[in-house]
Amino acid sequence: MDKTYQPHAIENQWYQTWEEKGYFKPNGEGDPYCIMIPPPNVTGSLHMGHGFNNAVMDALIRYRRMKGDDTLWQVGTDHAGIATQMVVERQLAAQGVSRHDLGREAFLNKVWEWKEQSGGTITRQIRRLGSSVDWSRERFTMDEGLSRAVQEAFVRLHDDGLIYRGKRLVNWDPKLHTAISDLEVENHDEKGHLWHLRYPLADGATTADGKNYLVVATTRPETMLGDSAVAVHPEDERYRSLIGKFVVLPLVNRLIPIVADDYVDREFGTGCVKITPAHDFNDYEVGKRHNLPLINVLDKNAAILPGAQIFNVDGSVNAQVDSSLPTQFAGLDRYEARKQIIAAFEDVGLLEKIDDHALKVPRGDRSGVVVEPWLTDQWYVSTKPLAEPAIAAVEDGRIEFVPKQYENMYFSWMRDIQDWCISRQLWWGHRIPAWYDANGQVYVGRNEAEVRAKYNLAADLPLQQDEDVLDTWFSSGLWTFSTLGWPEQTDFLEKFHPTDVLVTGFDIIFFWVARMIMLTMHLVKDDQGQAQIPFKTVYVHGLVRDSQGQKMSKSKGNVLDPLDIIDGIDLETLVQKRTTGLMRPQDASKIEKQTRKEFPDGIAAYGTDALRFTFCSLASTGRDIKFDMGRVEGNRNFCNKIWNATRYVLMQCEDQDCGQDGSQDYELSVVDRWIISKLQLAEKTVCTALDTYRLDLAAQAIYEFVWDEYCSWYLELSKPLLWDENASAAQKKGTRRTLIRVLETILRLSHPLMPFITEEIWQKIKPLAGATGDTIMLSRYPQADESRVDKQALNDVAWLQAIILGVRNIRGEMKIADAQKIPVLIKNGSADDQQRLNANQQFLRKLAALESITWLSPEATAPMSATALVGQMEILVPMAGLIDKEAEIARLTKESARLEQDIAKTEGKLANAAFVDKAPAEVVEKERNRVVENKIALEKLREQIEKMNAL
RNA sequence: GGGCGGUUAGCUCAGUUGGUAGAGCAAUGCCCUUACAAGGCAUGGGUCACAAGUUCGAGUCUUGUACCGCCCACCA
Repeated sequence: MDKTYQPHAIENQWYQTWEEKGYFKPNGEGDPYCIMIPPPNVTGSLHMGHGFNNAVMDALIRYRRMKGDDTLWQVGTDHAGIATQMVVERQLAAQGVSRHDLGREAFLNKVWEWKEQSGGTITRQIRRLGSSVDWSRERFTMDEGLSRAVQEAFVRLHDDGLIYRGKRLVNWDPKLHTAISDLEVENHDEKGHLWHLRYPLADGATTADGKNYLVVATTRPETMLGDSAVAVHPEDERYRSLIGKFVVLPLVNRLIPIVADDYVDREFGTGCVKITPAHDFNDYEVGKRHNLPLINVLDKNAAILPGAQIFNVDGSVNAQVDSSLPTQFAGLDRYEARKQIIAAFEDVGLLEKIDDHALKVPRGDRSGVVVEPWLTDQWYVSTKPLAEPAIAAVEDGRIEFVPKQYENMYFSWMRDIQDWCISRQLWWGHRIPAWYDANGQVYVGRNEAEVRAKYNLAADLPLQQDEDVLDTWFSSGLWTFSTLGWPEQTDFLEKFHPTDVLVTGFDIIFFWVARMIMLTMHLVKDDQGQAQIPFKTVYVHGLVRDSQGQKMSKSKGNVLDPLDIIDGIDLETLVQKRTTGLMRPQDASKIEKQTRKEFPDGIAAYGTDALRFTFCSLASTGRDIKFDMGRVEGNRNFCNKIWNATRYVLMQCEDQDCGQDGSQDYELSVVDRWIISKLQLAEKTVCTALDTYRLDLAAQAIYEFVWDEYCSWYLELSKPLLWDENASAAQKKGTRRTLIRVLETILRLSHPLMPFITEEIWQKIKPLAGATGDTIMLSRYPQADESRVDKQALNDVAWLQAIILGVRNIRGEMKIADAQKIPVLIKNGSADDQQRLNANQQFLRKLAALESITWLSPEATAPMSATALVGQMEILVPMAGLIDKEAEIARLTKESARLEQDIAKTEGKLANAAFVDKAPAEVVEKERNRVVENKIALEKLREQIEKMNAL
């Protein structure tokens, strides 16, 4: 074996073997256990969040597989409508071509081409991460089967009255020219202005304070072209008399009414609000209440009336909306129009003032531009009826969130859910299965033929399919069952649905989790016709952030590719990777500087297992992860530790009798029984942690057991046993057997978190450990056996350790090199101590590097020594030539100060009558013993200090 | 404006039902000891954000405050 662990030498080979042999597939035996991968964007590449997500899922699935469950980890990718279309459009734009130049069909061919070309990146990455997904069942949201499921779901929901087409205000993205759902709008605080505009009163009316105009305050002055009213609060004394009167809309010179509506907040601004029903969600509602005009200019059949939409698809001012509109603004971009409209107000003396104002600006999450409320026909899912059972499923515990607090987030959103706009004016996606006749009558069905039959349409009636596609999340929402073959009643659907756990970040609870629950419960029924849930548990993990706690994003230039941590990357390549393809190329120099500072030597190659173990150990619930490269390095070292422990074990066991034949002629020493006991405890901790989704605790328990107990203590303790010429063959065999079998168990215990190194080593040692089977992947997961916990051995070794630590402390403080063997005297020991000493001398000699151990009778006089205490027993290291008097006094003084402090504290507690009265007897007893023991120890230390001083 | 989470060693984080605070990294000192210098041994370092309360006893439970972060919401 190499002297250090070389992950690259083994990872690819093992993954290939596993995959070829079909180990990832369900084997048809045991209880079904299923996890659905959150499908990544087929044309994207995996980031750290995916790496984390995959590490968690693979740990869970490998754990359950080894426990004997019939596991299915369903893999696949998402077509990611907007994101993918944007990428391809950007590529075309670089060649000066727009999608409209190509036309729909040619454009879609381009996207498919890109999908084919790019799709391998993701799947290659998933393989490199070691994820044990069933590749034979890989799906894509736009493949034939899933498209059929989408169609089926749409038609059924429509026929059930849960999908409808409606004309209403939607969030319009003027850059992407499509509607988006509420969730795709991000509201950010931005600095803006509040413009105070004067609207002259008509018919000579005046305000209470004698002005002949009203002042409206607005953050969006350019929308005034579409104003159809001014609203005041019904009980606002300042304006009460004006309700029902009119103002003249400046620049447009149209009369608009003053209406009363308690939507208006009297305290804010001037208490007068301009109402633009076609361009603001609130105003839309006000407009409906007051029958204010509101007409969509895109609707060719509609009359052009005041209040119509004043913007075009791209947010420029609509020239044709209304012949009364001043023509000088036509065609201007909305922000240019704003400037000119303000200037025009100023020209006519109607601009009262401009205040600075902080406001929430709604931006499209993909395009980043300010979205425009816009009136169009769109398809909607009626969510209220779907939400009800979906809420109940979480309330009654059929679906459980881990950690629990996310249920509140889910409830609060679901209880106030708005209808979901599912149509998108894109080309890449599932085309909506709806057809129109020349009169705009809509027919929904699985295909044109079905539509004609279903609605009794003449064969020659011209029908036109809806141009729009569905929101990507509509198909994602079917993921748990569409991938299993729905709408067919397949065996897989029968067996694996509902799935067991969904592992995901909190950022997509609304986008994905909530919608999956709603859609699944409506569309999928069990044998009794009851609604099926998509999954029993939702394990919600945090976001992976950079070392500064910043969200990772391409534009910040702080993204890390998990593969670069696995394979390593040099600085120049990393800089190049981070600075190419930026949305804002001007950020490049800043990103370069920052990257060079954070990774002056690039990133070392740490291997998959180190990365995965790090993800797991950072996976505590309910908080984000600040990714720390130091942890990866530490865990790479941990892999190396296991590797080298194996080298040692093999040196001891190879070509030796380790009981691999199952023979019983071996003896277990106290340390053998000790490590076996500790192993049971570790197994229990790890299993409990995995069962409760505490991968961090599982990782910690494994780390501590392997490094601190197995390596630091047991391997060292095994040396005096195996190297003892007087030890019997049975004893040596017992130790070799324990060495190799505990190691083999460690590998199985760690496999879900570190699949590669454990398989590699397991294959090397399995014959010696008497293990069988072709792969560790399918071997049995260790299970704690309480009957193998040997209390006596635990106590004996704790005693040993205390002595060794005492001597080492003297050694360390006195700077005695380990190479120098020292004599030790033992005084004041009990009969038990003496017996233990006799039985365990060899261990003490080796681990404390002792030259001799001498048992002193209580009467014997000892030479001047440095002292360590183990209970009543004194461990003495004679000072002659080794130890400096002052240093020893200092050491003893430090120790006694510590004891004094402890005694004072404990005595204070015991002096409190209330404590003695009310605390449980055993707690009081413990404190009493503590004082007694510490006092004896302190007394000894003081005597020792006195003796030193007398020298 | 509501709701949630966080605040523990220089850094990143654990801390189970209240019983004297732990790990990794970093630091310091000594060691190339025959598994491992990606290592060994030892050491230092924390009024658990602040305040009050409950309790014999609070990092842990209650209330409030501060700061940080997130989610939701119609204040033009």
